[in-house]
Amino acid sequence: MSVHEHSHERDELTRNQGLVLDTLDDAKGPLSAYSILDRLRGEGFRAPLQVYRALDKLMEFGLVHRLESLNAFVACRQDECGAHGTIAFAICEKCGMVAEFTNDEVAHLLEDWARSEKFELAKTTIELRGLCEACTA
Amino acid sequence: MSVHEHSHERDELTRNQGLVLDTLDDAKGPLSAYSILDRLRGEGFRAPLQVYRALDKLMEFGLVHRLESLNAFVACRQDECGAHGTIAFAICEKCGMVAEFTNDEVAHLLEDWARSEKFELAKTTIELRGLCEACTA
DNA sequence: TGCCATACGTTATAGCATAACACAATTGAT
DNA sequence: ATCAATTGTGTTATGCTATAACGTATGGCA
Ligand SMILES: [Zn+2]
Ligand SMILES: [Zn+2]
Ligand SMILES: [Zn+2]
Ligand SMILES: [Zn+2]
Repeated sequence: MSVHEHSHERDELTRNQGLVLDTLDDAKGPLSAYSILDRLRGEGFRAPLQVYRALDKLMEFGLVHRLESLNAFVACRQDECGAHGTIAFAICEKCGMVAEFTNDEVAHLLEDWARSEKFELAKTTIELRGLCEACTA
Repeated sequence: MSVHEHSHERDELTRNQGLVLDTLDDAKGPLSAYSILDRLRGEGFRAPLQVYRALDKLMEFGLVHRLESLNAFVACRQDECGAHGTIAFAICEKCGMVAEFTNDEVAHLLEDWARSEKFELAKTTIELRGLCEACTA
């Protein structure tokens, strides 16, 4: 169990949601929906939809994030994640490590751009690809 | 033909690359690889790889960008796109419009973060989802 | 001419995501 | 307690996205 000071506590989740979240919590890096499925076959999972439906809810609750550039998912590793509208990820292309961080200044600059263009901003995706410190050495 | 003050001129491209770029230039919004394929069947395209290989080169030349959150591709609509390492996109979820823009301040803030974490940054993805001005009215 | 690098064509396969239907469990009135 | 509405579930089938692995063709250049 990792830090989840989110609105939804662990025991408000359904069985499937809990299993999927546990799987992501236990994983060192991001997992695809299908690899989550494979890890949960022992628990009775049979079909991708069981995973996708749980993931949809977990993302809605802010407990899980989707990495667009990877078609994969990670458990949220941050407190107060929801307090900042915009989250960013750094993804190591060698070892798969993912760092989640926020930068309010970046968020504000993008919000300013949106305001100036009258673009009604719903969601912001920021993903940095590269090599983590361990992998550059 | 749109503005392409890039290193690779239109006539340095191979036939397949040219056809794919023309298709993206003509499109109003982003296109998936498969919809590009469908539009080029009349030109003799038969297989996804013909499209993906052309797209890979066009992205390498900076003439085309991939929208990660859409699994789709757009022709670059900016001069001097390559001069700024980091490009951002705003994508209207209703009409599909895509605006490409740069913001050096945002780019620098993210580079600063990477430097402070000793993360060797290779590529930055910034995608804003929401509603364009026309679609909010 | 022979070599190398790049592009191309084709078939097959792998990986990601959702539609549609039926059924069960939960909630929250009346 | 009963009913209706909502939410979660299981299952099958399907569609969309991307690449592997093979062979061939072409063009520049020693
Ligand atoms: Zn988070
Ligand atoms: Zn690494
Ligand atoms: Zn561009
Ligand atoms: Zn719009």
